[in-house]
Amino acid sequence: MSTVGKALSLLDSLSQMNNEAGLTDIARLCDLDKATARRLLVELEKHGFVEQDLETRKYRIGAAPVRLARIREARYPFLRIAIPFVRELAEKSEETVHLAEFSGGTLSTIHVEDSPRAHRVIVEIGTRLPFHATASGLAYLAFSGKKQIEAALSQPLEAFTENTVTDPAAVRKMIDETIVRGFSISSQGLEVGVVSTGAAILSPTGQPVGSITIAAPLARARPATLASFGAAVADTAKRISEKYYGPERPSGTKTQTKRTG
Amino acid sequence: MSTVGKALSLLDSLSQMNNEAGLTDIARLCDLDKATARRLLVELEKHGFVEQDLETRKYRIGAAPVRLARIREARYPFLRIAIPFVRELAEKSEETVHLAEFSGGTLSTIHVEDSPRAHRVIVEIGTRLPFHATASGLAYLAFSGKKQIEAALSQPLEAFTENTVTDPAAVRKMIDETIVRGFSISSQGLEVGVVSTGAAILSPTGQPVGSITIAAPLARARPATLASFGAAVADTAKRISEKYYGPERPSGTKTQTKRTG
DNA sequence: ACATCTGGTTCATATATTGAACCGATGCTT
DNA sequence: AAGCATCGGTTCAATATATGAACCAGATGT
Repeated sequence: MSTVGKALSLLDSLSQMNNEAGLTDIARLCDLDKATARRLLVELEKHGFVEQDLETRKYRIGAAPVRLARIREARYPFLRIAIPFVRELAEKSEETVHLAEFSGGTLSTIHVEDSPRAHRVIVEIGTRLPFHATASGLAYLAFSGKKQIEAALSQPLEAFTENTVTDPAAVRKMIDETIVRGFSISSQGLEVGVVSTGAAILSPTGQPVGSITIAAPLARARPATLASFGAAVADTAKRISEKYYGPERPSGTKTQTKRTG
Repeated sequence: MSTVGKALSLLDSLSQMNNEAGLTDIARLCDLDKATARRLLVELEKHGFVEQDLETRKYRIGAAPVRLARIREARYPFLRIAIPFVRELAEKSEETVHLAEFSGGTLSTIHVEDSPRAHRVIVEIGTRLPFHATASGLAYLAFSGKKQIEAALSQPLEAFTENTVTDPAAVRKMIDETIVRGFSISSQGLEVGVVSTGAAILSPTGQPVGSITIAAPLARARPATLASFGAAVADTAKRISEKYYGPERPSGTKTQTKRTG
């Protein structure tokens, strides 16, 4: 793997480590030598992508991504457009709703609106959403090309709970059902006691760019409720797409982007 | 320079190129071979840091930084805390106010609130703010260590306008005045017809982490106005710092970060 | 039809990356 | 308090990786 690949993977790992970690931990998690990890960290630090706390000597994500993100959002305001819809859906459903975006081969949460209820599902920003084990992932795959599905299902499917579907054929069936229904369902695929319904947000070319998902405690997930949630996420996903790619941003209407997953 | 350094510099350059550029332009601007630039871009793309438009073949900043930025903001909500103050100052002053953050050796704009007036200063998000030529930069330097000032003034100081102060001794004097006044003034240092007053946002250790600046058209920049703007930015900067590092986030109170400038 | 741009690729050469062993400091255990 | 196990960080010979001039093929403009 190229050095910059390692550096970017390191950054990615760091972002999933309680956002603060020591050199040894980082090296172990990224499967790098301590010396290598350090050189990469120093380099990333020079450019503001990581920061080191001088007291604890731990490393964390730096401020540089904030700048880049602001620049991107200024031109491709995915969050600005989508967040109001996520909020609306959270209010309407009274459950936690989260928004995910595909980038760098994985789907990750980029925004969460919490359920107003006391008993609710907590989703962390930055969480990776495995394709086979989450409603977000299934919805995403359902609208991806065959190649992408193939790629996602050809690697070993981790079991996160006892309910995680790890048989590729069974996952494929869930994807087919998602296509028919227009939304996906994942029951306790990633977390016990959580049922999610998700829908893909599509670009005008039909490529999925992300997903929106309602995550509810199992206790409240009655079939009729799930069906109404499903219809709501599917509708919301469509409205986000229309607003994001709509006439307000004609320049972006036809852009499509390479796949990297 | 290390390969990852080159990749990150490339990313940085790309962020300042109307956010969309072709391979040849990128290679030229980053002073890299076309082949090298391409390999770096491909690698960055794999991880979602850049995207290539399949129609135009141009490259732009990808979605990965958005994810990282969200993670950082969830823990270090600099923008969330600071933006309301920036907005308030923009309303009060009726001028364009921008917020900058130091990272990766440079100070860059991360948020802008426009003046409500028709004749106003436009500041782009992501703009680099040279230390010697901007109120933001001078304010930042004024509260930096001697080493940092030394480093900033030892390299050639570019003249952006006929008014840019490029004599290190003169800049040093401006810095001293800033310390006495509590805020900085830069008259047409970066852009003709623009006068700015800025103040540094300090961490509890006294280290500057960013700056807040009012940018006004020269026509409205009367001495008395500048003085009141100066007092206002200095006050606002202090309030941002207090809120950001205050009792609400005790864990961050004592953190300090290495300098990389 | 020609010239000159693109974006993208190749492969021998040169250069940057690697990692086991090492250091000094800190903290835990006996 | 002595010993042990960490930690973050460094060194340097061995090695894998990055580099770039020359090269396509296609698009655009003259």
